[in-house]
Amino acid sequence: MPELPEVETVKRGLENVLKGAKISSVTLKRSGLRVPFPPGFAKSLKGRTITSITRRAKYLIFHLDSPQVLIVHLGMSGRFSSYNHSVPLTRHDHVIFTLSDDRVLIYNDARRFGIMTLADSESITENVLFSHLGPEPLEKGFSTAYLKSQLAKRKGPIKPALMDQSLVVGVGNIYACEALFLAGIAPQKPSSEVTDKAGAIINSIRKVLNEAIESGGSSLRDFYQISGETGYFQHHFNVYGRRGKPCYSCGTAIHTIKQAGRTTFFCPTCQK
DNA sequence: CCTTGAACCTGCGGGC
DNA sequence: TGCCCGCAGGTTCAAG
Repeated sequence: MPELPEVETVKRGLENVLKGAKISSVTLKRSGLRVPFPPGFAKSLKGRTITSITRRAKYLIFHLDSPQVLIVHLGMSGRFSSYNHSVPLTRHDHVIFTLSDDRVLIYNDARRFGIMTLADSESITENVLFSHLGPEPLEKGFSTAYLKSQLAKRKGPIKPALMDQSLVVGVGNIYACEALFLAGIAPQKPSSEVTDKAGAIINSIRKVLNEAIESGGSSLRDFYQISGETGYFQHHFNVYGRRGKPCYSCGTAIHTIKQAGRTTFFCPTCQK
């Protein structure tokens, strides 16, 4: 499910529901997701109050009234749902947070590519999950000068480069395709040959991400939308998922190629 | 150093 | 209807 806009949407939904909430118990239905839960995981969270929720890259960070933070990555299929009281569990419900007012937060993840772990809040930037991450795309550190210099030293094509979380975080397969369409750049183009388009690439990335956040954020109402699903499915894409369909701009059929193991969607006429 | 491919795991849709 | 294959929004690790 999640690239930056979906994670941001989930973050906002969770913050509405969970800010100030006290965790009375955590139930684990298995020993881990992509990696095992750390020792004492449930016990460390029990009795803690959630003071705020932030996002770094595609990670959610739950700040607690303790020296540790809860770090969550949704992987491909992770989702949260909240309820006002306990509910019957369903397939792939792996972690159940019961709050002190009897509300329940459930983490469900069919593919279990997600991560849930604890880290010291003091040293979070040195955490192995975060230490290699590049700048946030919506912040000023993602500048034209920075992107230009990064692209200049790369030999591979531009599209996989945009998905590299050490270059810039939060951009996944969908928004890499969409941003390149908007910028009019062919995904196969070598990174080092599009350095003069760095400004346009940045603007395109920011535009597709911001529009997606707005589309998700505008539908934050009840617990279903905490998963970000509604926002995601409401959103319309120019190229992603549209193989063979006519380009909205020129009518040419959208093509696909495989790059670094992922399907790239693009318009061969509009993107040069 | 940089880049690609496979692996992790389950569900779903298309083709036969 | 049912089975098999390919594919899916991510990350990491091994290997070229």
